[in-house]
Amino acid sequence: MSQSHEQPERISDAEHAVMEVLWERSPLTAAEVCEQVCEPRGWSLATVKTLLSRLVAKQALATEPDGKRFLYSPRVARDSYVGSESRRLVDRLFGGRAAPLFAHLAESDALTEDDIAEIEALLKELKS
Amino acid sequence: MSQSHEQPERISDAEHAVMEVLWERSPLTAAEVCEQVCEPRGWSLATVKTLLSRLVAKQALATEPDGKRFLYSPRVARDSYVGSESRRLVDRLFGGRAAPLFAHLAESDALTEDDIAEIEALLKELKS
DNA sequence: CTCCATCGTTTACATACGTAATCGACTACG
DNA sequence: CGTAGTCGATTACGTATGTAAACGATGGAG
Repeated sequence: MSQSHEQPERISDAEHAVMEVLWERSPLTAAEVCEQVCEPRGWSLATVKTLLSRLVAKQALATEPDGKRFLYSPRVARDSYVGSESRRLVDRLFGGRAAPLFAHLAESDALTEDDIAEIEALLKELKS
Repeated sequence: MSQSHEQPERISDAEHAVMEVLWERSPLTAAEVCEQVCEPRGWSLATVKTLLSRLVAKQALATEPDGKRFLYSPRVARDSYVGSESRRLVDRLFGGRAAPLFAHLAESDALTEDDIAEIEALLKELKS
């Protein structure tokens, strides 16, 4: 066979917060990431460092040395992460069908006017 | 003040599989639940027992004595679980907006012809 | 009445996750 | 040159989760 596919390891909730920062802007140092998340989540720099390490271990982040420290950047695209998470949910909860999800969101008023308009536009796209 | 809201405790992946069985049909005994999930997930009865206990602790299941054993039934509706999980995902990944989720599903071919038709119908409903 | 099958409960143990302190290396300042 | 600050790495520790064996009560078969 060959290089074993390494299907992307699962990213946890806390780790996800760190990824978001780096998807927004990268590469960044640990300290810079902390500047973005420590305040809102009430984390210490140490926590961010741990999460960064774990994400590197999970192959979700790449490091590039910059003098004495590292610069971190995403190695998986946000799109692909978001895609797989969405699919995971749709599979688990709706048997892989997207329509029931939509029905749910609609019923629970999770759809704004704008959402509806946008979705309509998307549908029109799809049919063309 | 009062009864503290007890916002529903988080149900794990394995636990969710058990819930699905009971949402499908209930009340059931532990053995009956096992009949439904042990084979496909490769679990032993012991595992199911543990999961059932944890779900009872989490207030997700109710028990009713039946002779020497218990009958288990869901105490939270599937709809409400599905709703909160969906919202969780939309919040985490799409800033609470549902439209981008659709864009994603659409792009990744996660939408079948049928899905599209159904969603169109739902949209029509919403606008009336 | 005795014993076995079966319950639910308790205990177990490895891995993951959240959160962080500590440590050894190195660099920049004095 | 020594020292204080900073870096990534290592270690820590509590809770959650996946998975299950062991235990004690008990009810039904003989």
